[in-house]
Amino acid sequence: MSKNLTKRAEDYSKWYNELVVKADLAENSGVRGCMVIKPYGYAIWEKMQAELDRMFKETGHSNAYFPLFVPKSMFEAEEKNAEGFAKECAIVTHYRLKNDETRPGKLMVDPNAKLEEELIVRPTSEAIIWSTYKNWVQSYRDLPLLINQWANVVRWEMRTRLFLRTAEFLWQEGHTAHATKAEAIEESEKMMQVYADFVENFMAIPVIKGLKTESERFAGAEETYCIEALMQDGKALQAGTSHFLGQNFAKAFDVKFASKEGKLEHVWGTSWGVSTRLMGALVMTHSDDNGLVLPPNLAPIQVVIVPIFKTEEQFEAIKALVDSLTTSLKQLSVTVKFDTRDTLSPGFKFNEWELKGVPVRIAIGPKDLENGTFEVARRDNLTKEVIPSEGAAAYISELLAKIQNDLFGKALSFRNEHITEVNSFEEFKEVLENKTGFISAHWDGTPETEEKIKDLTKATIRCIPLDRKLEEGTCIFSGGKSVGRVLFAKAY
RNA sequence: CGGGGUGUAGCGUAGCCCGGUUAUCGCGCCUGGUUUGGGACCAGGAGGUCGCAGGUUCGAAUCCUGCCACCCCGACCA
Repeated sequence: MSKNLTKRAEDYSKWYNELVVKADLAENSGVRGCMVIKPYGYAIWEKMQAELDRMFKETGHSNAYFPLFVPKSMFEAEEKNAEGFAKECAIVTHYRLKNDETRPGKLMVDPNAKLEEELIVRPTSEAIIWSTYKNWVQSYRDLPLLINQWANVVRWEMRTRLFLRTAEFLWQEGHTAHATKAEAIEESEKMMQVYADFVENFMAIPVIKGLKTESERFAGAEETYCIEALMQDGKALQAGTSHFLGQNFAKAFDVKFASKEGKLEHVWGTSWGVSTRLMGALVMTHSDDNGLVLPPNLAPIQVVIVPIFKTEEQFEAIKALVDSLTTSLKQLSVTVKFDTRDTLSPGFKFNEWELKGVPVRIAIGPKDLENGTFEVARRDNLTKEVIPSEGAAAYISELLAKIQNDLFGKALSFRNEHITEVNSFEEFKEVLENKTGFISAHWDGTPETEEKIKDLTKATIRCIPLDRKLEEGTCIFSGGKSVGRVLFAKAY
């Protein structure tokens, strides 16, 4: 196994493969870029889901579920959205197979079972959800409609990348309808904030909140809010988006309501989503050459206990200690794993749990039995210390909080060190090539300049930060007027 | 769809240019024994349509043709 892991996404996929997913499908399937999420990886996703779900409900949202298949006519109703996704849709055209007469034991598509209308496998659910909302909204009293869906979607990307851009992925998509423009904007900003809180506090990944430029905006949206994170290799990753849809979908699907004043008006919409891509962000933000590093809040196992023993008596003595420690830890809501496998050496287990990113490891052996101590090792900075067994549970619980905090701090310093202000295009190219990371620069606000910079450097405008200083400046590329700096980066 | 590369055991690979005994090595797996505070050691063992199909040849993992899949770069991408 590679010990010389660099920080590129392709290399991280080695860890993905070992630990979290298996990306290969059946041979000759022709389906590329799908992933099998293994139990350990799925446990992380479940933790993310639970926390997000709690936050959504706290902000007044309910879960619902809509169909996987979207009739083509429904899909094309919102033209910009349909056009934006048209090139990456999987399409169902038939509903039956039959025996292939020419090849015994093989099946073929039954040409007589052609669907009258093709079904699109949802790449996103705006179309089917808004066509449903039409029947759910009549009066201002039906608003706001605040709904979230946990689902899988399929996007037939020309090129896939494990976790970051898979053909099928799991996500949540919120779809809301409001009586006023202001309320819808407020909702999209609120959900961006929810995402930022979740990613920063729960995943320990610092993000920059901002607005997408017109060319990076979601197809069919009036405004796209985003949170952008920086990976260890200096590339940016869009971690979540929240869209203000204006009345585009309401008009396309004819969703109208009677206002208090008795006027018939189109509703205002938002949609927002985060996906399993966040798990990629997790790996690429915190992991190191020894494997995964999981923040305590997301670790399926927060503490692993490795016993070191030679005799049955020693094991029994250790077990008694561990049982008591485990009970105390569980009372503090710490998840503990006691690794009792007797066919593996302690050294092997140490490495294995490090590979899996368990935040805290406790070793208990004869020395500790004698001295009344535990050896406690931190995954994040690989330090070890010996602590008295008395009061250990409380100590470890605090240590977990500290690790969570330190991980965020470390990622934040890295991110901040990789935001560079530049004032010329020469400088821009130099920083992009050598230092990498975000580049804060003046831009004239035109899609043309953005496009040219992208063509020349592959860097895109990741976002217009919400908290940016408004200051007069000159565009680094065109020399035109600028009202403030935007963030450029090469992105995944 | 363009450019480049790869395909040999569960994983990673040698061999291919220059055809020739039983296809190499490591990890993992199984059995027995000794081990166990940072990936243990010894001995034995199982495991292969050499991506698929066809061709050349006395003989093909190796040469030729076609196909398939995957990876990287591009195009593409909330």
